[in-house]
Amino acid sequence: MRTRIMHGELAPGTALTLRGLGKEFGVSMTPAREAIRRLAAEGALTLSSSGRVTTPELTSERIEELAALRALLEPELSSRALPRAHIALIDRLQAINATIAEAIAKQDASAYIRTNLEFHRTLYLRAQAPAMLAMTETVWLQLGPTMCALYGRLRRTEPPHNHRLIIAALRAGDEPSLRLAVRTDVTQGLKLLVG
Amino acid sequence: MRTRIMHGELAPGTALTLRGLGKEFGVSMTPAREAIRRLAAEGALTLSSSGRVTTPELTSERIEELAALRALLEPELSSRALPRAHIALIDRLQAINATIAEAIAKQDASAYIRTNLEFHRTLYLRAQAPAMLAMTETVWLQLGPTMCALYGRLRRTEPPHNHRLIIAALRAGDEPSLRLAVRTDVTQGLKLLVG
DNA sequence: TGTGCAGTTTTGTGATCACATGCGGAAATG
DNA sequence: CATTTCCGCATGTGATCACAAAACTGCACA
Repeated sequence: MRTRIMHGELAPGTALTLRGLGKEFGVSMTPAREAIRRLAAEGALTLSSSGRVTTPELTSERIEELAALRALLEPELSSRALPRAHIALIDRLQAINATIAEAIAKQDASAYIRTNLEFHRTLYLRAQAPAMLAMTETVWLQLGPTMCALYGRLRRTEPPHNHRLIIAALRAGDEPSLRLAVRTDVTQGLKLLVG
Repeated sequence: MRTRIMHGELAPGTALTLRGLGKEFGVSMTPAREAIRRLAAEGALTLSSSGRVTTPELTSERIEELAALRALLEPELSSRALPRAHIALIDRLQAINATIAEAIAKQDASAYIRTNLEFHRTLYLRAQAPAMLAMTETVWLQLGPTMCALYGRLRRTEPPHNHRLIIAALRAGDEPSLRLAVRTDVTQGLKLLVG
């Protein structure tokens, strides 16, 4: 439902109200509350004392920690996906990559983030590791609002170079390069944010 | 509230009912539902189609995946805790270790699991990495019921040898040994379960 | 003009209710 | 005796309400 909202189209620090969200989606307070609390349980929302709920404003240390988690999880996922990556998957990744280039050309931050995550998710789905993927998506969710805010600020122009490295490593079946490419893609993107 | 219940004193496959849980804890359906859904969001409970909720019965692959997650996250946490591990922490870990030995002697599976996790959590708290720790605890939560069931079956007699290795590595400030010890502690324990 | 206080409004929480759905048992039929 | 069907009940879902607490607004006073 509003996992969409969290995927990067909500500025950090935004205050959410149960009744407001309920009215926005045409439902009552109860389902809205439940959705909110689920997202809060995953760390995608911070509920302040007295239950007030906002999108989190992450500190630099928190961003670095989440980046470390991505750098830990995603190379592992890509490794597990590698033996199962056939040609159709690589083609699909390349198509997504083209869409990413479009989003960059249009300076559409939200579309960029969304498509970028789609690239990673498409690859990791092949890993057949649902728990690990779910955990990674939780990290993405937590980073969502700040990524939105920061990518909106800085004007990226470079095409997804790392993604091409990833595809090349997949083609070659080269696991170490793949892990390295994924790792640098993740850390480099987030280093821009915190720097 | 019933995070306690999940920490290893509920057999996998148990069916939970909202009204039952509400009556058990003296509250109405609404908070019970909310708690249930939060736990389900973390993967600690599976809600079947039509919302029926049970504790999950994990497949072997799922257990291996969760074990891989522990093997990925926990060495990292211990590494981060290492520079901050002063003598008081090590003493505390040793005290917890003694409690673990007691639990083993008494064949108290639930106490064993609880104290074992306390050992790890005490160490990882020093890592100052709340998101990573939260993620690790989510994994523990998902493993809770099956760990309960399987540890109840097999009669462990060996004292926590790996924990002593961990403490020794902490004392020596030896990071590679620490990572290895943590990793073997995690994987060995779970290899017993799935084997 | 800044600060403290009080009233009002907004917001979260928990309870209860009405409804839809799915599961279980019982009975009827082959 | 097995299988199928149907009815009833238990259960989850969403809505609404009453209450409490927190925040905001406006005003008065220093």
